[in-house]
Amino acid sequence: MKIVFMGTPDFAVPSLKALYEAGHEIQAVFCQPDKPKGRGYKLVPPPVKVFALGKDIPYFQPQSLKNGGEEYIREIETLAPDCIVVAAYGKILPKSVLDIPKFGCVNVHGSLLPKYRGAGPIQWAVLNDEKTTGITTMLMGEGLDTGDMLLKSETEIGENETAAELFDRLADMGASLIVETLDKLEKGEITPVPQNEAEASYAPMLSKDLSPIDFTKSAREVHKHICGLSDWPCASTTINGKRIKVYHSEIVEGKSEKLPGTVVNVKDLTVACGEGLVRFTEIQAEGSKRMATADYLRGKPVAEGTVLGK
RNA sequence: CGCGGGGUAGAGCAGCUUGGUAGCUCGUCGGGCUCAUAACCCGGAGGUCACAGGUUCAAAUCCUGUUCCCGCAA
Repeated sequence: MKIVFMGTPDFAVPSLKALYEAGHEIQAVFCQPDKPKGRGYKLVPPPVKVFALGKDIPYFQPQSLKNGGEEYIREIETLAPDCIVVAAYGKILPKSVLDIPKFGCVNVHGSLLPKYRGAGPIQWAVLNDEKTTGITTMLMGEGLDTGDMLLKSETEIGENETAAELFDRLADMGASLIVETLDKLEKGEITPVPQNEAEASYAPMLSKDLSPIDFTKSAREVHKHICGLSDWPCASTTINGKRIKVYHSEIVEGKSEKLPGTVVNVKDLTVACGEGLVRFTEIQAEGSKRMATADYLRGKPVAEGTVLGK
């Protein structure tokens, strides 16, 4: 098939790569403009663009397809793709674009729709302690992730799995599923299924406001909070007033009557929660790199009775 | 040139202000204690102090440049 691919971050790359390697003709790639990121505001090209550059695929980076994007839309009309595949593109497509391809616009979404529509489906599935999640491919409509569903693929969320780890797995699952979806779509073997609006939920993009850990919650909630925010924006707390990020944790058997946030084991940073105990296993101090908690404690031991977050 | 922290033994850190003997916690190797141990005791190996220049009798330490890593902010 002739395909125009729209996507921006790491999540989209495996899908693009899989389509490319499956023999589809990638006519062009659309992604967000390069953005100043990191220290020094260096202009960073999105991962999808990097891939396109490596394969000599033409790429476009419109600010918008709605206002002032008319020339891009004409470009797509000229290419006349059989299908437009969208994976975490980050922009709304106007109806004039949706109507171009004969097989429509197919979106790869990181949840089992209609649950977790929106920009942060993977993280919220972890945050909410879901047992399973998955990938859904769907025909795009004008609403946000509301289109008719094509195929689904389900997977379990590991007890200690972080959003970042799940992200990588789902990106690969999405890659397989989009190839299968296009294959069956072309053969007419898929019947699109409308989403049940009553079961729909929305998963907004995460923000740093969510970072601070609330130790008055249960150990399980704290643990999932840490997993869901790793590795961005990352759960955080403070040790003796200094901020640390927590990348990995695990729930510890037992309980403590101590004030929530109290370190009950200074050898491995086991912390009392509102109910139960949580142990940090990988953290990062300000100005330092990410490391195993045991490594951190060798250089910066924590005193008995220290309360985190104070 | 957005603001800031950092690079010292295999790991994590202190030492730098006020230049002069390379230090701590852990790991590792050997020995001891023990029914036993991730516990405890004794001993050993292991470091061009990121790189390059400069100042000095003498630089991990002071000055300049380079490079890599990280936090904030976007």
